Amino acid sequence: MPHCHTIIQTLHNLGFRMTPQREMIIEAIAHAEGHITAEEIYDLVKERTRAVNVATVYRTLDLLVEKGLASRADLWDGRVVYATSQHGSHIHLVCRQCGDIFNADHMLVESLGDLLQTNYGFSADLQHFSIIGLCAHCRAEQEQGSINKGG
Amino acid sequence: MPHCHTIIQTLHNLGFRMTPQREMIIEAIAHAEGHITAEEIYDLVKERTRAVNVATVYRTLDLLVEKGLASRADLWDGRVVYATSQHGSHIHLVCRQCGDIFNADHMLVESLGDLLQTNYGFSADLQHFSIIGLCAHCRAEQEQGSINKGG
DNA sequence: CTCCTTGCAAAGCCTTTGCACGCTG
DNA sequence: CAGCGTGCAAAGGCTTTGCAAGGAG
Repeated sequence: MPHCHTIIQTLHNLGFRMTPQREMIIEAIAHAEGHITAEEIYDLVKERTRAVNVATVYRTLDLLVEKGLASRADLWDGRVVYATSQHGSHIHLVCRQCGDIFNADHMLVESLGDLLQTNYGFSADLQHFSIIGLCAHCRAEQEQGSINKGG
Repeated sequence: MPHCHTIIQTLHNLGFRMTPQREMIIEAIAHAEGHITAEEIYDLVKERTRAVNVATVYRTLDLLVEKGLASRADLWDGRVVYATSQHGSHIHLVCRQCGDIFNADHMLVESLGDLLQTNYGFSADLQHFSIIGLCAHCRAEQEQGSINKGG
């Protein structure tokens, strides 16, 4: 995946030094399917080397977010996830049952943004935000369960 | 406001004991305009009596949420706010500049819910959730500032 | 009288910070 | 060589927990 190279290059061009730690952290987040926690990144990097520290992960993530190369989203339960900006604007649909995260696409983001702007004059940051609920799968399971109980 | 009595009554009917602490905590959250932090509740109750502890506030809030009498929402910045269920479904619009919280009304909640259900089969819990962005006021200020800078 | 609730303080979780050393450029 | 970036460990904020005493029913 060449995407991480773009990020590394960009940081470099901004005058930041490129260390093995930063490279590996960037690769970890860039390779993630879209959202990943700080701890997951730390674990991924630790698999490759011992020369990394949680503090460095947090510092690098802060840097990426600050430079707009990644974004962070606070899930409803206190979890915080990161994603590279390549993934574009999307909304996290977080299932309260299985904990899975689904992405709602750009169209929805835009229509919601327009609605808020028109009705409330509110300029929403919808890059990465999350809605809690029940995914189709868990919803079906739950109904299945109540049918079994009921009958 | 008789609303708090309903909550107190409901808890009582569920077999929970009614203590002065619980009453005052419930009154505090019920009298809030819609969203209030655990700390704010604690402060409000402390104004009325010394006989209260943060732990009790947290325990009571957990109880209320568990019984569906109140709901909690995690704001984008780690803040957690509570509201009684009387306030109905609404969306918190949180301004990242001034930190203020605005409520978007029911109509918006429903249309968003329908959209997610139709397109993703996702049953969203939209009772109390939050969107970060810039309120009209801060947006105007920001533009004002850039105009002054620019000219 | 029973045992649910409380207060207290300590622990817990995740994240941030200060400092000296090491490495990038 | 200059100074940014790192590891380490301790601190930090908010929330939860264990335990004994107290109060509701």
